[in-house]
Amino acid sequence: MKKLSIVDIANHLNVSKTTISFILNGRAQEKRIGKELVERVQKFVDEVGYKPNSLAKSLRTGKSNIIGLMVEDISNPFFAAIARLIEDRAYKNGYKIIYCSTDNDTSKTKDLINMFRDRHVDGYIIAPPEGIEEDISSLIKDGMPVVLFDRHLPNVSTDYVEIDNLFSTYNATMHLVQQGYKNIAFVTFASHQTQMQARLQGYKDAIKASGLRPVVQEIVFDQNEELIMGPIATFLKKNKNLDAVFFGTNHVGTCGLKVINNLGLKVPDDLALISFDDYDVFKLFSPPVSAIAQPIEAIADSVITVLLNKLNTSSQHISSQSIVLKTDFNIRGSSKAK
Amino acid sequence: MKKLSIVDIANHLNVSKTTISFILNGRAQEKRIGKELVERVQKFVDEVGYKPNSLAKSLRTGKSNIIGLMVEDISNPFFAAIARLIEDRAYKNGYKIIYCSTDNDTSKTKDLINMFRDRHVDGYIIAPPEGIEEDISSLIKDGMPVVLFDRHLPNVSTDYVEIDNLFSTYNATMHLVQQGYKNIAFVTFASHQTQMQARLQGYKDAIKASGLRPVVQEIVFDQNEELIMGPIATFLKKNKNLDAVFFGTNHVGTCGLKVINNLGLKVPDDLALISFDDYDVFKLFSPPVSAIAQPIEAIADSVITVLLNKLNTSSQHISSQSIVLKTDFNIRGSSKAK
DNA sequence: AATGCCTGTTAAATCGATTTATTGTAAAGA
DNA sequence: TCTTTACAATAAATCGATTTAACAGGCATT
Repeated sequence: MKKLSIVDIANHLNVSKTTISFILNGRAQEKRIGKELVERVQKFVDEVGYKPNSLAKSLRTGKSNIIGLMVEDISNPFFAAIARLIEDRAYKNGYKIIYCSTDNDTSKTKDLINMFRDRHVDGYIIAPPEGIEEDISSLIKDGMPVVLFDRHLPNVSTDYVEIDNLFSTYNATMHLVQQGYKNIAFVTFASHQTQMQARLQGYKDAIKASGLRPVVQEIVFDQNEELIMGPIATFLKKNKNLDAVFFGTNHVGTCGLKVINNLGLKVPDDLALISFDDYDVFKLFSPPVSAIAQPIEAIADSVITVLLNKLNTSSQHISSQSIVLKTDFNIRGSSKAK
Repeated sequence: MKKLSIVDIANHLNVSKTTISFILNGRAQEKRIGKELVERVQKFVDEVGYKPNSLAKSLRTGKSNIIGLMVEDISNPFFAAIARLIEDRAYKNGYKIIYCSTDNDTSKTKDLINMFRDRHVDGYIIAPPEGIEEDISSLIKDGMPVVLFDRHLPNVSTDYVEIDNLFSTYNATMHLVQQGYKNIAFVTFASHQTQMQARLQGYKDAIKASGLRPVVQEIVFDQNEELIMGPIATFLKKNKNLDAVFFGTNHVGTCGLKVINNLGLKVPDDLALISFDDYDVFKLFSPPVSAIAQPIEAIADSVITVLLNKLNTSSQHISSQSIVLKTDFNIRGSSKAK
């Protein structure tokens, strides 16, 4: 029993496929097709469970009902959670998701964009790596709906959804200062991406405002955790005078905790801690680690809302929309007063 | 500048589109098309960067170069990691991935299978929920390559990749017994899935072989963590005589740790712990939690290898293949001798 | 009676590729 | 000279839908 096509239906009912198509697409009234015929077709279609071939449909209409989602790394819990929520929201609105991980690799990302384009995805949700400005611009120029998230591209005017990175780190750093910490380091991945720069700036601003000395350590990202932990360990060993460390991402934070465990440092007596992104590991560490929690649901909701908006309006008028969301600062034992 | 189609190319070069198609699909020699013409076409195609519309291609050929991947929940670190690796391997072999989360929801899964089918995916990788036997069988009957993983369906003969669940829990339980623990509980999600049943059985076998009394607590899964932690807390409070707990999945394990933290229990003095699945949270807990680590890379590799095999051979002969992989038992402080 | 206007339906074009069947030539063989 | 054969390339059918343009019949208008 192979799949039926619209022609099979048409033949079986002795009606033209045009009529079937009109009825199935809810244009029966508009096309004034007889009630009795509509019912007859409807009934038969239900009976045999006919579903139009969406490839053919996409080919003809140019729409695919698919959204392309590009995250940095789907195995990172932050992106996994976001992807999950976006997937849900998308399904509820009749869209499917094709996703992939960019690894922050520009050329891989270019390939992926081409693939999405080739597959006629209706819209793009992207956490963009550096150096991808041109490709994004060209997407937009060709009228494709694009929403960036987690970060944006300063020279490209697109819709994007972000959190208030600068204020988040500023605020959390100030908390450390108020608790009496004086030698506060910021450990993060080396990156020019907007969210990382903003986080760093928030830290620097707070340190400056407090008349302290900034200590920044940038780590080169690597798949291999050892190569992240190594530099962190070296850094901590060299700077014995530190009394607090602020980790700029959940990944650095997790690796940092492992290092601290290995070195046998006491938290917060030897070293106070704060990490960006909240996450089971931080809650369950002893003492639990203070962390900046991103409003994951709100991010996913905003992203989808903005994208659906663009998909549903011809959107010639709206130029671009940026949404900046607040974070929650969860204060825990790791940053208790000195 | 809209996209070029094969007709545009053909017109521009004054050649028929058939010829273009033959050349682009590497059938120039077979079709004895003149060298000089082949070069001319090749050059022009490269120049304008023409890429065939893959929708049209799929419509005609029935192939899509897309693999459908259905995990239980992409935000679960185990599935996220697997998905990530599968994605990588698939890309390297020219396949893209469409993924989605089943939530172990049978009717959602049915919908998703239909959607994949409708999109003409070339192959399926599925962590199947219960009750989906018929749909999987019908996929297979229609000649679709299907590989299950993490669990299998007893009454359906498919290829699948699993770990040795029974031995893993048996072995780890025995470890607890050898360390002198006498009242060992097994806390897990209520489920009839093969992997969960096998894990439970491994525990029971070990307990029986040691002449101890099994204590099993099944938790009903819920998205809301509170509703998982609640029953665990109740259970632990009721069974004060327990000296060790074995958590059947990473999710139960994480929730269990939170409960233990909340109750202020000392590990391993009040309670020894082991969890299925290894994971940062377990490594960083104090004391670090002993855990059964699944060989994630090997699983992903096996899944992809089996699937590619099925995709590349007409595979009339091979009936089905099942791969069972070994786990690693990482012993840590949480299960030190009594 | 010719014209226009509904009404209900459909034939045919289209989307952009692949694949089958066919054509036209030139050289080789009978 | 006439038929084969090999070679090069193409016209047309096909995949399964949507959409445009057309058509036939009935009624009202002028």
